[in-house]
Amino acid sequence: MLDAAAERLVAQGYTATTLREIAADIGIKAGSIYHHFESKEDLFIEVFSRGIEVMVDAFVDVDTAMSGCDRESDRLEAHVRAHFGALFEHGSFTAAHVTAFFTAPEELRSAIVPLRDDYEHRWNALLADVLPELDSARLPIARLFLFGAMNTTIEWFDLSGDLSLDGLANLITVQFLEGVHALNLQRSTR
Amino acid sequence: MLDAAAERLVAQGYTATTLREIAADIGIKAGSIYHHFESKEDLFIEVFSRGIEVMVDAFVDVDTAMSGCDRESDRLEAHVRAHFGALFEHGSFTAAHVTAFFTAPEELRSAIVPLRDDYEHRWNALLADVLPELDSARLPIARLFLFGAMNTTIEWFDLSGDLSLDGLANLITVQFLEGVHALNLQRSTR
DNA sequence: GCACCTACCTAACGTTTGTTAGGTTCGCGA
DNA sequence: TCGCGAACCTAACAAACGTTAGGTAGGTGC
Repeated sequence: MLDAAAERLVAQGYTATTLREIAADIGIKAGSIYHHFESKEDLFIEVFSRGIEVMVDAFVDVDTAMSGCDRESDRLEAHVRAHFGALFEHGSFTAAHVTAFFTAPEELRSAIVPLRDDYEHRWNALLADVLPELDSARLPIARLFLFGAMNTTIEWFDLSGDLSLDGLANLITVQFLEGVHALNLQRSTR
Repeated sequence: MLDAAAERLVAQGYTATTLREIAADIGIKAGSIYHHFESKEDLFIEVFSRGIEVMVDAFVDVDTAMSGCDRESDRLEAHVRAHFGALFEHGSFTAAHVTAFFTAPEELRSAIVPLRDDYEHRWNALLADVLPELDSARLPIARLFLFGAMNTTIEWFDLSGDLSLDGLANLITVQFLEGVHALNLQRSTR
């Protein structure tokens, strides 16, 4: 049922997704949803929360698996790959979050924001590790550029195409890393 | 009236934006909208189209203004700046397009896609000029990364903050350009 | 066998939505 | 002065929405 809700969210956004559709998808009636959730808002809070959970879990997994890695660029690439994994390989929760979060009413969003912040802080810490020379004021901006590039891949990336998720992760990591390096070079030689 | 519709689109998405709200914003009644447009879909087709028009106009302006420029990186940065201008400085049409396009019904989207394609082709041609060494298969991907990073700035960039649009455009251009250069280096020395 | 709980259903409620038909007001051109 | 069209209004329509009250089937524990 949460899966069905997430898939509808990806395809249609918050307001256009009706409880009757979700119910029909799993073979029950709309009223029955209220036995499991108090409201539409409640149901989608759960969906969005799981979307972040999937991302955070993937992040933590990489953190422990890569604890002994000394090449920082490999660490970053592994995290990017994990983020893509959450987006494309672990159900529709994360995809739903990324595409539909801003179509949800504000009351719902404010209940989710703390969880989002947690994930963003992890990334800030990671980038501060990988790019110690980067100005701390520029760090969130660099992260937002990276997130923008990564998250919009759901709108165009084709899992069954020539390029794999590994390849995609490598492309964007190298491009991002060297781009930021060049940025520092430009500033310090100015 | 189109302005009001665009602003509502940015704030609420397609389905959550009602004709009664738009009408109230400009001081008329909902039924009166049908004197100007045949349907809700028709109205928003116009809004989305103008969103692309603004972008294309800005692009063309830069193209003519920069025709005598031999530094390719300056040309790219000017185009990036123009894209940000369309997003933040020329009404809400482009912002509405970027944020709400995917929340619109498919019939509406398919009417707009040709216009989108036109804008994307211009960018592909530009990037092929600026980055002649870039693999033509990688070119659309690089463009999509760039678009992703640029377009998601509406979700976080603060016009009244420390960073100006000029500064933002410079940051992302340098980062993108050097990132792609590094990508080619990596591939050719492998 | 009885009580109870979970999971679902039916049937409706009040509200809001896009949309329409018919009427009013106002200004411009002949 | 007359006619006409543009711009707007009122009032309602059918459909769809989230939500609720009350009822039913089946399984579990005692």
